[in-house]
Amino acid sequence: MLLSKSCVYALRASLYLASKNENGYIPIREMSEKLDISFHFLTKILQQLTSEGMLESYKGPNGGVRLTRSGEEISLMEVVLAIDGDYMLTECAFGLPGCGVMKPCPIHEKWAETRDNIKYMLESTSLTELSKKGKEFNLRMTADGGFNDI
Amino acid sequence: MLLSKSCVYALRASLYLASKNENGYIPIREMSEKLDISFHFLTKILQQLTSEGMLESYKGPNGGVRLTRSGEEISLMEVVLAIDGDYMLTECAFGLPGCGVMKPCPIHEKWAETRDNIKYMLESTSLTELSKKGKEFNLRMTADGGFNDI
DNA sequence: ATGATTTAAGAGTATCTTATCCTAATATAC
DNA sequence: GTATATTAGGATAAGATACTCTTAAATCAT
Ligand code: FES
Ligand code: FES
Repeated sequence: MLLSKSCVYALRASLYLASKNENGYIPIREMSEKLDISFHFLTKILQQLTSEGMLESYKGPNGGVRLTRSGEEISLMEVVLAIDGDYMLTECAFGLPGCGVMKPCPIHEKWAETRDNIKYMLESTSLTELSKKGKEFNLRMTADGGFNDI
Repeated sequence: MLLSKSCVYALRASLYLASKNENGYIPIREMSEKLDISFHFLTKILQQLTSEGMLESYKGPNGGVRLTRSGEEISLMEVVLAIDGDYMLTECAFGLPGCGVMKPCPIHEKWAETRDNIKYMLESTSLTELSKKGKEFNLRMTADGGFNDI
């Protein structure tokens, strides 16, 4: 799989936050229920995003998490880097050490091109862009629910 | 990671076989040593390729495995499908069920494009193409060894 | 102050992937 | 036939990823 499951959960949750253009904090419990993701697991993942500075959190009643910047400024890449790291973008497709530094492997040229393509897609897509599209076409965020159910 | 480790081992081994344009069987032990892959693990992986019909095997002295068709006709995609299945090419990037069948998720459009790109790269690259390039430029197949060491 | 709500943090469990080991089964060479 | 080389296949272990549970800390409402 391209992205880890944790990373996908992080993306869906970030998208959820970006779609709420309120300024308040959103409880993780609410997100976990709407997005159908285990509450405790999601909590851990969002803690990572918080410690990376992408989210800020607040405890107690009316607490929760929110984006530190506008969803317009946050790319999917930022979320992926925070959770999965840059592994996908720097490692050799053959698993050999030092891609781009040492002598390339036979698949390097082709892989570098494909990788750039993936990279560009993640970098050029913002949370707001997906959120807008989701709202407009009522795209689904869960196994069966549409965007406007959340 | 895009491809599983098993799949990467399978690709490297297939490439090794394609680079030997002899008609005889190549022992797995030889491959495992040259490519620096655990013998027993590699054996299991190649058994899968054999049962998929991509390789044929022969037991006993002078036994081993060989490609059933010319390396020219075998694409990287074929190896990937045999080991990792079509998961990467059919599943939703958000992990939701029924990508392409049910209502799309917000990232579907972008992901489908990226996925097509990956697919095209794997389909349009043959074992022989990489093998030729590997020989010509002495590209590396192991952590430190060049193609012409194998 | 007390109790309710919510995130933080860490330990514990399950499941999947990767790797190792051992025993068969098959083929060759002598 | 006996010894040797080699793949086939199952059982098990180690490691990583995914998930669960419990307790602590912060904040608010009364
Ligand atoms: S060295 Fe293998 S992909 Fe770059
Ligand atoms: S439905 Fe999510 S990528 Fe196709």
